Amino acid sequence: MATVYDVAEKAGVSIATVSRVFNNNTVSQSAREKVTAAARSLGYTPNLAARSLMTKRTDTIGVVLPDMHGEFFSELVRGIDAGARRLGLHMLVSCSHDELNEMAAVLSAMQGRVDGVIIMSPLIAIDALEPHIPPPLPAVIVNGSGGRGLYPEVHLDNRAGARQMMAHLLAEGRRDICIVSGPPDNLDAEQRQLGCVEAAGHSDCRLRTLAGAFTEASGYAAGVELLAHNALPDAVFALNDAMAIGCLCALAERGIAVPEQVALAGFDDIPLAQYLRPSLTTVHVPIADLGSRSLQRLLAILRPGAGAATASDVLVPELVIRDSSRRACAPALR
Amino acid sequence: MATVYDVAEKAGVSIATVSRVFNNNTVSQSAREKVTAAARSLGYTPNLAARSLMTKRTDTIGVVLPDMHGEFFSELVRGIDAGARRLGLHMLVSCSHDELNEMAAVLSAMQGRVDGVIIMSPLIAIDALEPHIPPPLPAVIVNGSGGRGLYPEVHLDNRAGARQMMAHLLAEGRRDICIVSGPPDNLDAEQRQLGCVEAAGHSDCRLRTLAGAFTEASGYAAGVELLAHNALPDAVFALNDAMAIGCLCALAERGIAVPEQVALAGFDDIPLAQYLRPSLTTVHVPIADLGSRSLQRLLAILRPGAGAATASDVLVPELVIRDSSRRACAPALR
DNA sequence: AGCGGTGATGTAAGCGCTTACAGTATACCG
DNA sequence: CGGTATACTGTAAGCGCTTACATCACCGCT
Repeated sequence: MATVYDVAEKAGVSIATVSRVFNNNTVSQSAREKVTAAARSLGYTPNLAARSLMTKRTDTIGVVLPDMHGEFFSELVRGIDAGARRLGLHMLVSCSHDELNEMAAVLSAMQGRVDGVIIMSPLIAIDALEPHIPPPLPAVIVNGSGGRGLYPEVHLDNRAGARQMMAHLLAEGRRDICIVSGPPDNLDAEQRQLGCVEAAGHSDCRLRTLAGAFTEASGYAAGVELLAHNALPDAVFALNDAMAIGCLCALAERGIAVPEQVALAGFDDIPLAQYLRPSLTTVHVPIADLGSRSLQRLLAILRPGAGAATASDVLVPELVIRDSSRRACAPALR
Repeated sequence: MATVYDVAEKAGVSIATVSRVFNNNTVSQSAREKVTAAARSLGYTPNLAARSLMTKRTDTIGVVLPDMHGEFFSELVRGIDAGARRLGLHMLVSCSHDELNEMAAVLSAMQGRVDGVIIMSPLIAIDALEPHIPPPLPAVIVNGSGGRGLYPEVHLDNRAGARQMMAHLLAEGRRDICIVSGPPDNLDAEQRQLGCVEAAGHSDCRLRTLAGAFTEASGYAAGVELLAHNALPDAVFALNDAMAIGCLCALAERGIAVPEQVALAGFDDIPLAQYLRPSLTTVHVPIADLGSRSLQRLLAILRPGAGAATASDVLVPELVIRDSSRRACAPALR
């Protein structure tokens, strides 16, 4: 591989000039041309390790995810990637499997490879995590809880979303509502559940809960259980779409009409939701926004001053009413 | 940040010994302990840029994807990540938006940041791409076509999958089959279509094609068109699951019974497929395997000798028969 | 006692780059 | 024409690390 020395020699200038050309510093037009030509003919590319040794920057940001399963994470990464591209940043991605040790390992391995990290960890409480974030590493936390303000956080307002959905179901006259919950200790799940309880508290409805795990299979199981006990509620609110789909499947198999006999609602608004039969009422989560927003926050740390300060760190999801929860309306052909 | 010098001083040894401790070279037990203790107390972490400047390695591999949309890519990345973790490798991810210039930009930017790349590019023909891969960069190509053998390739046998599905539909007695195709120039789409045509050629069935784009919306549109012309086929084979779902939605809205009136089949076997009503017959694509297999190939280049040579680079998908294509059987309760 | 072998350690030379500093050439001023 | 601001350019130091080579202590052997 060619180095600055080779290029400098071929162009008849000093290595400093070569370096300046590649760093957009003041160089005469003629020198710039000579260097560019020499570099091209030698196939020269600056050695990034050497550069980063001098500059202390890597132009790379790390993304630590609990897992890579499902559309949620790909959307999040997409949101981050889109922003990163524009800024000339790269993206180092790792999964921690929601395991504290792995998380710590991933973070320490990222140390020195990235200028900062975006951490998503719905399962591990932040205060358990914080000691494992290498101190010099700028970090932003997405949808975590329990932080002590050491790191900026970006949140999705799960509670508000759940409250909206409950309000909708109640407005439709549903009074016996069954929630299919998320995995234990999962922050999103907890917050959504909390929102439900809050909303129910202000009303005269009956609320029960069935255990779920954010997977289609657990939603299916919940649906089966519902039917086994022969105590069909007015409405089922699965705390994410995957479970809603599983549940819908179980109900359909037993010939239960949705929404006529039971209303069904999900949370997330995955792209498929509108193509189910009946189309699924859900809460739209702006996932990619969550990603780009956290990138913005991180950038505000990395390049102080340069960034337009972010207004808010809480993204509010939006209720999307579709057929699965509508009270006895004509089966619209959309 | 502490350096080898700080650690060496504190431990009362030379920098070489410190370095050796962190590279698992021969060091006396006592020295190792002193160094480890000193490093811990100083919070020392080796500077990776400096290390990589010496070793010419980054312990990072690049992954270039056309886009991040949908479960396909997250699964692929998951497969790669899983393998990479075990080997102590990191993963730099970028999207090219299926655009040749972006692809070239991404690849040249990865130069020096990674030890090798895995490129997935169903839209861009490899021979157009090859000139843009920096020569010193080891690369493996996933599901591309038209390569001249310069780079190892890992393929999914789309044709075989499509043939299997056609054989199944024919065996079920379907004779008027409509294919919903993929986006133009998409390699996977082309191969699947080719498989269909091959299979149909050996039979007496009628085959027609409707344009699709691998999205739910395009599948829905195809379903609508099918009904508009009042010429319902025996079976619809959507070349991916997303379109099958869209199509199912359109059919259901118009009250067409699946599989009684029309059989429906997809391709990919996304996790949801089994939770649709009716559950979707499809072709199972081992996406994560595709990822880990390509990582294996890359590794065979990066660490010659160390790798168990890969048997084959062609992964064969597997037919998964579910309710949406079964001829008049009892509606099983699974 | 002397010798070669062995294993642990230190010394020092870079890896390829950026950048402070100094130097040179040119322009512009009074 | 001296002085000084301006615009480039070159020299050289050093970023933090790995590693070839030299050194040294120590062992068992003849």
